[in-house]
Amino acid sequence: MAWQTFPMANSPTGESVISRVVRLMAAFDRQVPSMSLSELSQRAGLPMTTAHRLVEEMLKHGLMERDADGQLRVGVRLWELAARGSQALSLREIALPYMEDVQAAVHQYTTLAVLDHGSVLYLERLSAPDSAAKRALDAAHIAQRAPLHATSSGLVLLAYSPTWLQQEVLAAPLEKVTEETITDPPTIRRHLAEIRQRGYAALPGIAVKGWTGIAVPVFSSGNTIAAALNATVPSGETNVPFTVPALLTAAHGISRALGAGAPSGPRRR
Amino acid sequence: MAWQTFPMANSPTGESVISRVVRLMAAFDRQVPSMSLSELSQRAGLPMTTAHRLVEEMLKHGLMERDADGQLRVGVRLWELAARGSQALSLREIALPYMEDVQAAVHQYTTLAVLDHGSVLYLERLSAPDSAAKRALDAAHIAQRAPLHATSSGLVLLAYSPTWLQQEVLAAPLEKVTEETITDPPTIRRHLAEIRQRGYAALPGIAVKGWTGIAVPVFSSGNTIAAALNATVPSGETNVPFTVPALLTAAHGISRALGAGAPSGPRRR
DNA sequence: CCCGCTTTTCCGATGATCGGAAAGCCGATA
DNA sequence: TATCGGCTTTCCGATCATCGGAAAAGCGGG
Repeated sequence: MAWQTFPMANSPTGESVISRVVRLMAAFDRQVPSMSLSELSQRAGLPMTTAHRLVEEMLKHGLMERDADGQLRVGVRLWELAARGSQALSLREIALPYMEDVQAAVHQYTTLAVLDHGSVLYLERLSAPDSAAKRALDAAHIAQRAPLHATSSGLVLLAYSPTWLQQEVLAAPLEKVTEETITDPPTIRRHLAEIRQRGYAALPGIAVKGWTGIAVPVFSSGNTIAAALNATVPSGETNVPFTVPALLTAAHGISRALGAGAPSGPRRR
Repeated sequence: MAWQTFPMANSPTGESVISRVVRLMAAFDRQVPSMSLSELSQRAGLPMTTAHRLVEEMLKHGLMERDADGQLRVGVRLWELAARGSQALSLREIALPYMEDVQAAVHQYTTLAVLDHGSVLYLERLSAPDSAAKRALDAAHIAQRAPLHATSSGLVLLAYSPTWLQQEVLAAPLEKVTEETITDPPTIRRHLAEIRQRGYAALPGIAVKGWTGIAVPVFSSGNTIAAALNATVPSGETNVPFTVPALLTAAHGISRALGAGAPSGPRRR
């Protein structure tokens, strides 16, 4: 999780090129997808000259691009490289049709997320047709992260993770995202047990006030947890019992497609 | 397009770290998503020691990962960085609901592609329920590239591109992907004109024998071409006239969502 | 025309990078 | 158990890419 933040400024020397490049790329996000060189150098904490040289090189390889205004953006080539190799993305590709099935049955936000480096990482999201939800649930964007303890997906992922990981997560300070966010480790443990027993999580308001996250586990070969499939519905309505079977069905389909069920998955490659 | 191939082997010195890193990442693809260090060093054309050092550093930043067997893969963190910033990906996100609409109407492979560095790059693909197509059309995978002249999407992208780009593409040698692939520049020019006039492309067998690609343009603000929306149907059937309006409707919706229509798009950011 | 801003070029010093050599490690084979 | 072969990791001296300050070159806007 070390690279999650921009900890130190530029060390005058003693830092690898790779970490500088990562800092440059991490300077971009959904809010600020393009910027000038000087802004980039500031946000990345690199001297102008260094930023200039590295950016120039990255442009040459398509890792960055200039848009019409000459502003810098992350290049498609980078996405191409990342998407071609990543297993998470092939998971997404397999899951997508099943997600559409869910979407067709329950007309709500549907997301697919994995556990990576101690947080929830959203791989895919299908949006509800109605736009009220659109505003409220803007948190769960694709390629966005969220804390494990404050999302239904996170709790499901945690519930089926090895004990050492659970302990590690619960030992760290837990942020209160909303009023309802559960931050008490023993209570969370109880919830995790309940999730494992029931096979799904349904928790009102822990991530977004007024909305209930419902999530179920997706397993891969070896029956290890691979992802969480989630739908988010307005709290208070009685659609939780309606949504859960839809998610379970889809999740089961995805798990089967991933080769779950076999006692220990076949070695890939 | 220089980075498209692995041209030269390792130059004993005089090559930037960035280009080495790109070579390492480019060594992975859909067929070989994970490999050992020694295999990686070979495929990337780097000395073992150098590969070892760089990989170690990349692992630290999450750009690569080790799977259960200790094999190396591309890390999700890389995808996260790429997806957060890339404009192409936000285009994908906007287009997805419309693609689902198309998918619901015509039950065929539906893809979204952009023109990048002289080739077609597929951003998204929704697969047809039937699995016959699945095998035949495995070419148009997500994050995969295809030549501009040998796909319906490519020809649409080319038709609405500036003339200098068309000339550049047509000047290069054009590969014959199938029997039907058109490789004669004047003929292609005629097709491009026809595409512009009709507003869509429908060409049988140029990419995959027995299948007809149908593609329409998607415009962004400033009415410049942003992407191509495509559906692929079995040749010979009479479903082309059925598919075209569905694609046009969806493409129009996406274009509107992207801010097309205004004479010159508002400056972003 | 001038001013403030961003971008680009220049260049000397320096330490990260390079990669050969060799040691470790591990599983397979005898 | 001993030997072998392949893969991985450590070590280390030479060197060259990298670093970043300084200054020049663009680029609007007033």
